[in-house]
Parts: sequence; C-alpha cells; structure tokens
Amino acid sequence: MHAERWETTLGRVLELTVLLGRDMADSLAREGLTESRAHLLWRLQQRGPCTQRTLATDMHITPRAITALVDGLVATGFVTREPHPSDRRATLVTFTERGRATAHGLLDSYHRLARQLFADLPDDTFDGFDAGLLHVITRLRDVVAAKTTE
Amino acid sequence: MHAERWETTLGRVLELTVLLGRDMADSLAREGLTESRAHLLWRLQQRGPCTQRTLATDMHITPRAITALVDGLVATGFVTREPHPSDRRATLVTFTERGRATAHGLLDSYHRLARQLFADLPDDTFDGFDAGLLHVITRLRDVVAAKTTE
DNA sequence: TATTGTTATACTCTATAACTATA
DNA sequence: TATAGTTATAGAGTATAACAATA
Repeated sequence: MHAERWETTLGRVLELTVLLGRDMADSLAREGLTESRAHLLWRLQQRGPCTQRTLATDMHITPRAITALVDGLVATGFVTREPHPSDRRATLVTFTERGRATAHGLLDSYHRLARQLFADLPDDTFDGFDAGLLHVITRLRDVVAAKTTE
Repeated sequence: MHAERWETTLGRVLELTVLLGRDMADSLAREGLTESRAHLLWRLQQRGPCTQRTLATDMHITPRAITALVDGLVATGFVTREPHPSDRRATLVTFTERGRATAHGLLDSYHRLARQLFADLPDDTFDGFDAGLLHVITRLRDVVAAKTTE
C-alpha cells in the first residue's frame, strides 16, 4: 500500500463531505431552513419537546446560540416556545404543525438519499465501504482524543 | 440488502463529516486560521499568486467574500496584495513567508492524517472503501445534477 | 460597455459576559 | 447559591447591490 493511494482516498472523503454539505444545504434552503436550524429540528424530533438547555448540551453549542436558532425557527413558524410545566425559568421548544411536517420530510429525504447512494452498489462493495467507514471513524476518534489529551 | 443498512451507513458518513470537520477546525484554530481562510491558502498553494476574481470563481464564493477573507489573511500576516503587472484593476494575492510555511504545514497535516486513517487498514478493506467512495461520489453528483436541471 | 475590487448593508452562526427571574 | 434563558457585544462568513477605477 502506497501513501499516494491514502492521500487520493482522503481527497475523495473530503470531496464527499463537500458534495454532501452542498446538497443538504440546497435541499434545506428550499424548505426555508439552514443546516443549523435543521439540526435543531432533527434533535427535537428525536427527543420530543425539550428545554433550550437540553438542546444546547445535545448540539454542543452555547445557550446563546440556541436562543438565536429558536428565535429564527419561531419567526419562520417551525416551533413555538411553551411554558415548562414545573419550572417557570425554562421553556419547552415544541413543533408547530408545519415544523412536525417538515421534520418528517427531512426524514424522508434522508431515506431517499440513502437509497440513491447505495441501492445499486454490489453487496461486497457496500460491505467493504461500510467496514472501511467504521475503521476510519474509529481512527478519527483516536486522533481527536489524542489531541484533547495533549 | 435492506434499507436499514443503507441508513445506518449514511449515518456513519454523516458522523465522519462531523468528526472530520471538528478535527480540521481545531487544528486550523491552533494555526490562527479558520476553515474558509485555510481553503483560500490551499487554493493559493495550488495556483500560485492569482487575482481575487480567480479565487472567487475557484472557491465558488462571491468577490465580496474574497475581499473579506483576504482582508483577514492580510491582517494576520499570511498573504499580501501585490499589484497585477498588466491590469491595474486587479491585485495578486501572494503568500508571505509565514503564509507559505503554514500552507506547507497544512499539506503535512494532510499527509499525516491520511496515514493515521488508512495505514493499518487491511488492503482489501481499503480497496472496498475506496471503490464504495467512488461510487457514492458519482451517485451524489448525479443527484445534484438532477436537482439543478429541475 | 465590461470587469475588478471596493463600500454599504444585511443575515446567519457562534462565543463570552453580564443580567433577570426562578429554583 | 445555582440554573434557564435573555440582552449586550463581538467576530466570522456569506449575499446582493451600488460604485470607482480601469480595460
């Protein structure tokens, strides 16, 4: 195995991230969403109504950033701020009908994309791809962990 | 092949992009760079000194955004604006010594990362991963092209 | 008239710090 | 005293539009 092949392949990984990022940003823009706001809707769908603090911890961004994202999503009609039943400091971020429908649409798009990318891939190639992905993700976690320790 | 596997694997692809993005942003911050500014340095290294217009076309962002990025890179000492020898409207964005050294450093980091991710991957797994990547990138280009045509 | 890069203006994402209301 | 969310302030990236200098 030669280093040139590794570098070519890493180049492909980077190209994939760029293409995927552009495609997702484009699709989201058609729904009136940005990547950050869609991320919030995604988390909200998985957790159900929750406090902004929960979302901040979940999404690894500050409470201030959540306030800004929720402001935008409220203004565009995807979510509402509801009072927390037992803690009057907190708010429960909650889907509007439109928000719920949009989140379902995002899930559909995700399924459709998975099919488009993988449906016509031979089984053994798919397996190799998946195995390689797992390996690379593990390595990457090690790299990140090593840096954090430094 | 079941749809669930496609979705799990797409999830891994997304996780990879997130991890890679975080790792790169962290490394760049240590050099006093952002991803956008590093992208500009990367293109500059591949093309040599060039006009802002060229960079704008190259990086798929507006001339205004290039002005902002170059302003930042000039202020932090990575590049200078030099007069264009034959067109007095244009400027040639050019590396400083520090800029050139940093760009070389980025290239080194790239090589090192490729080695860290792939060096201990069995040859056949690597081949499967690479083949899958190629396929997925091709599919993704089709998807993007289909949307643009719409 | 077309092009290069700028200024003017605006929106989004994010961060830190100070503050209010509540626990 | 600690926590939830806000306001204040700041910096980065990007976009469109109007403009100056030059081609």
